[in-house]
Amino acid sequence: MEYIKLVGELLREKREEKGMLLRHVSAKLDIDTAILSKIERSERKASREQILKLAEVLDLNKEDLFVQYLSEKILFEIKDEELGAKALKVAEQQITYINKKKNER
Amino acid sequence: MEYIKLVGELLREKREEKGMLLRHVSAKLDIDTAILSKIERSERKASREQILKLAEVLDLNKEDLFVQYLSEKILFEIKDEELGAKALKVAEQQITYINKKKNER
DNA sequence: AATATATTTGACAAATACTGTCAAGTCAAA
DNA sequence: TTTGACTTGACAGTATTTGTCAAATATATT
Repeated sequence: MEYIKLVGELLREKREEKGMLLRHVSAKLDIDTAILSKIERSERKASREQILKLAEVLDLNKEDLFVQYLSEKILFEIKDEELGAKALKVAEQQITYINKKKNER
Repeated sequence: MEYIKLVGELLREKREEKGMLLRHVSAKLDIDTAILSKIERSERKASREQILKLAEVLDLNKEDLFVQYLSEKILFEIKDEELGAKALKVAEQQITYINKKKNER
């Protein structure tokens, strides 16, 4: 299993690659640099809107970034749980079932 | 894929099966009947502690109930998201990776 | 039908978590 | 040693959660 970067790491890498400063990017999101700094270091979670805006500003693939963002939210939910992996499997079965039902309609 | 009951449904079924009233069970949890009523109808989420206590009081398999409870929490997190199923798959890959690393230590 | 009991509902309060600002602090480069 | 970029933590405002209570509704029994 390969290592997958945290959203924050992706954001920082891409920002630096583009030679942008925290202040440049945070201005586009209309937030303080402090918050962006924390997001990049995974000290805070971005909001849905912030992630989508960040993808735009930094030319990151919106879908990929958002999927990784959602995944981290899920993992956060179960991070302290012994039974997290089991719960994930069950959730996947159930979402499959739910989506199947959606298609039937 | 078989239909899997909601935690609330399980709780209500088992409570009724045992001939207990909301008041009997809610007393054991030290909460108002109103809250238990809402939990059983999935209008509110139980806390981790409440779920574990409910398993005890109602003689439900603690692990099964808790896994189902966690699963619902996960699904709630992504319920409005187009990309939820994708995110779940990624989360599963990542938790596998994380747990593998844990075992290496 | 009238009463009694069980459950549901929604308004409210208190506690907790979230989101952002600001100013002071650290760190590295010039 | 000054400058600029980033980090840190205290703080305020807001939103969400968690529970209580009393009134409304539903279900049972007489």
